[in-house]
Amino acid sequence: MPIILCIDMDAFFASVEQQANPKLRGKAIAVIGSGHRTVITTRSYEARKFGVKTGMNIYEAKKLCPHIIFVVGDNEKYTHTCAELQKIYIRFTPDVEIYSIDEAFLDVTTTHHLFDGPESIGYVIKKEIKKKFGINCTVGIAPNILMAKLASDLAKPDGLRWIKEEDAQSVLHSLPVKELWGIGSAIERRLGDMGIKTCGELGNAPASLLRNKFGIIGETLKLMGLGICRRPLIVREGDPKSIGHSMTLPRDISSRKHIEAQLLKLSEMVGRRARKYGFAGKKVSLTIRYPDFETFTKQATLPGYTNITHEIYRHAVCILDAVRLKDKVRLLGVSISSLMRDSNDQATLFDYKRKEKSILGAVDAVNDRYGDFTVMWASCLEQLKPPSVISPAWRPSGIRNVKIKK
DNA sequence: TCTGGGGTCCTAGGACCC
DNA sequence: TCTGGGGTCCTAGGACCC
Repeated sequence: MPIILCIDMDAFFASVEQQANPKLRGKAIAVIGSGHRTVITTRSYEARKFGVKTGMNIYEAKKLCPHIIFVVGDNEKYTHTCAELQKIYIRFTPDVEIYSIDEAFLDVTTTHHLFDGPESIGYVIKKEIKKKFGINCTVGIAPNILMAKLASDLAKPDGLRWIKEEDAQSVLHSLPVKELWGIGSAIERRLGDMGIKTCGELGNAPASLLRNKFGIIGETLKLMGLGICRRPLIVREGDPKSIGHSMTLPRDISSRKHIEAQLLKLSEMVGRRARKYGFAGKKVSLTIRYPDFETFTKQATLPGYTNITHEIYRHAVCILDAVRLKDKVRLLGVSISSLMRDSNDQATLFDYKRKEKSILGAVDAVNDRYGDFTVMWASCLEQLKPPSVISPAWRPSGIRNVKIKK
């Protein structure tokens, strides 16, 4: 029987900030992005007592908790800490999945006996993280990642819980289905319509009924209700499927010139990241959000692969041309997908010219050294710089380490 | 005084081809 | 008189995650 540990930092960004600035310790704080249209990314446990939630806008949070302190997130701090955490994990097993910036899975099936058992590993890791970074984490232990994650969710904060196989049924019996990793509000609602509210009921539901309602995931849902999960750890990160950036604008805009300038900026962010990690895409997508939050995405397939800023931009504008905007624009997004590796020996496959590539290389080098948008096209110069992006989806390294310097 | 940004996976319908 | 069937590619949108 496998033994999986789920290590989940408690209020990670907020804890890191409280550690970096002693004045914030013990206080209700929330980590946010920059700009007035930002939302709460993480809030300290002190702030949670007042009902402050992730995703809330700052005005709502302030209303619930008038003394809350907002801290603009600093992704460099978090990615650095995350990379350091990884060094601790691999001392106990080589099979580590860094699932997100604040969460990891460790498969200690074959190594736990070297360290006095899985619980002992959990306690050592907790102690070590507390000592080195001053932050708390919660450890879940179970035979698979679904249950390990559940164990850590149930033990939060600063806890450790081991759900053994024989205990799974009693834990799941009256647990709401929404608690399971992978069941969101839509599936919760649909299950509720069928009279299924708890994991116990889900596990007992006929597979045929679930298959009928949910198609291929029906069987998986039943297994989840039984605490069974066959997803293996993903130890080596695969190639990305898409690369994108989006931005809620400081103000809703309608002028074509402004929209295009933003699209150029986003295309540059996308192209630059793609070039940095050696990918090119065959599809370009444009996302638009109106002030009423209606959001849609349109995509176009290109004749060839590209990671050239101006080609991405040109296709984004092309898609825009086909849209009749019904209102001002609140958010714009550009992404590329259907990616392939852009290695030098494949260069002939790409429909761009060597000269253009070398110019972009020079621009990238300057921006890498002096910060994003040091060198930028004239039409962008009058525009605001993008807000500092803050997202728990970052990785400590690799393409998903989205670092946008201010 | 309003609601971020980074992703992945799945489904459904239409076009097109043989 | 009554409209194949399988496969691929493409687009849009929904659901979920941190």
